[in-house]
Amino acid sequence: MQNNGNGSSSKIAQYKKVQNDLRRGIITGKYEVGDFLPSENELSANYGITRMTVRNALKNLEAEGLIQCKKGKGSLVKLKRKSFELLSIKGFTEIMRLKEAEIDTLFVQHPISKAWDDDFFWDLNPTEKKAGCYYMSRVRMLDNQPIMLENTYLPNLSLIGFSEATFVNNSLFDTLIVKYDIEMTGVTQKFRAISADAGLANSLSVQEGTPVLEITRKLKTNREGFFVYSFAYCITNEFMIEA
Amino acid sequence: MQNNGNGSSSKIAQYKKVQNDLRRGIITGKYEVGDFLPSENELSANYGITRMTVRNALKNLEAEGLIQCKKGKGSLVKLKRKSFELLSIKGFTEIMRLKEAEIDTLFVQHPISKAWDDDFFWDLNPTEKKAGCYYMSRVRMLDNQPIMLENTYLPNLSLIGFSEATFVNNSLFDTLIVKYDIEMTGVTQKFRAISADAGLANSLSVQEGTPVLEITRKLKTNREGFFVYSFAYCITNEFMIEA
DNA sequence: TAGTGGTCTAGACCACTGC
DNA sequence: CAGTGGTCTAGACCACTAA
Repeated sequence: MQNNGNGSSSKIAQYKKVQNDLRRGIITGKYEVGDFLPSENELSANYGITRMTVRNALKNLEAEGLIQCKKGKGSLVKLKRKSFELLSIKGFTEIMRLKEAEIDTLFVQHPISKAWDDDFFWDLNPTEKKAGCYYMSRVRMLDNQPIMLENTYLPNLSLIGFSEATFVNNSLFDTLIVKYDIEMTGVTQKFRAISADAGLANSLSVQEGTPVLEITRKLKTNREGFFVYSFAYCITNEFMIEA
Repeated sequence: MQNNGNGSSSKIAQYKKVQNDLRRGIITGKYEVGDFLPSENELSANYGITRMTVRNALKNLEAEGLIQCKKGKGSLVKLKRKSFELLSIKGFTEIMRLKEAEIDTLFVQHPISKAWDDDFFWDLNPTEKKAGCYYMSRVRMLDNQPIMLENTYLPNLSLIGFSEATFVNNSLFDTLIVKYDIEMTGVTQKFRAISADAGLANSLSVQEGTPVLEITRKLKTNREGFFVYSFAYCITNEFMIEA
């Protein structure tokens, strides 16, 4: 065989097969972060294909963020992380930065099932609208000092037992992916600086009129039409929010 | 010549030249959104290179989001900017949203060459530090009302003629990519809500003490070790900032 | 020096689009 | 049908890395 132009036997492109095999290997831990994948020559020999075809697979994996190809060395396994899954609190000084680990989350309102507010900020599709939502309210504390109030809404769609669920790693996102296979894939976020009104001032233990950072987010998921909505209010006197 | 393995004559890869040419053509309007680029066969004939080499350029442009390759048709110009290339101003109402096009940019300080401030917010690498920087200050206006003050710093590295350069499309990012082949590839951004001090209040025509959204950004580029730094201050009474 | 990824050639057959 | 992009081959030389 001197040429098959793909599609001769298996219908699926050969580079795609290599790509899928390697991706599966990375995610399942066959290749760990910091490892190098087999070299292009090895792969082309193993699969009985040209180096160019192997390279097609590798360049795609690099674009996915799973590996980094290094000239003269090899293809390094990286395993990307999505940056928008959390609002990270950054202190102004190194000392404050070290305190990140001590941030604590406190439920003001455990998840409850309810109807959507009539004046809900985001436009809802009919399916979401009809389903109603789960609502929860949490405060992030640092040294017993509240620094962020976050109100979260999820459509009540196939979230069986959500309100009773124990949070995995004390994290909404970890819970959604582990218990419901719902993964965040993108975000639209809007920012404002506002003055704390009486209610907000009380929740965050600051004076009325203090400038507060408002972050309004709509998170896209791997489930079509399923979005997570979040409204966060942050005191940024001593911290910045990385988003 | 049956093979040159690149680098024989010009030192810059041929696919890179094609890629830069096409990108420049798209951004400057030679190829408009909705147009098709010349076919792979045309390009390979015009440049005197293989179709595989042309394809390398096209796949990269597709990854950049500038084109979409369609089997049986051609390479469609899309010109989708990276979302972090601009801080988008969103009105609270549909009417305000329509006004987006009327946003105007006004230079408070045209690009000047200077040394970095001693207390510059971000850590600078030695190369940046030694090179000094270009600094500029711009105000975004809507209906003659200032809504955002943005101070931008770029390291003075291989930016020949930058301060005299006319901005392409009145855009810093378009200028960098068209004139210097510098493309933004990522961003780290931090947010705060602060009170307007006297200077800021004056620049933005608001009362002292008004809540102002501060956005501090470090933009990564395709040039190793070359970052663009931006400090933006936004009035968010009537608008939100999407970032 | 041997091995790796980066670039490139000069062909080929395929699936898809539009006339 | 001709033209397009998608996939693939079997080579090649290069720059870089590490022993």
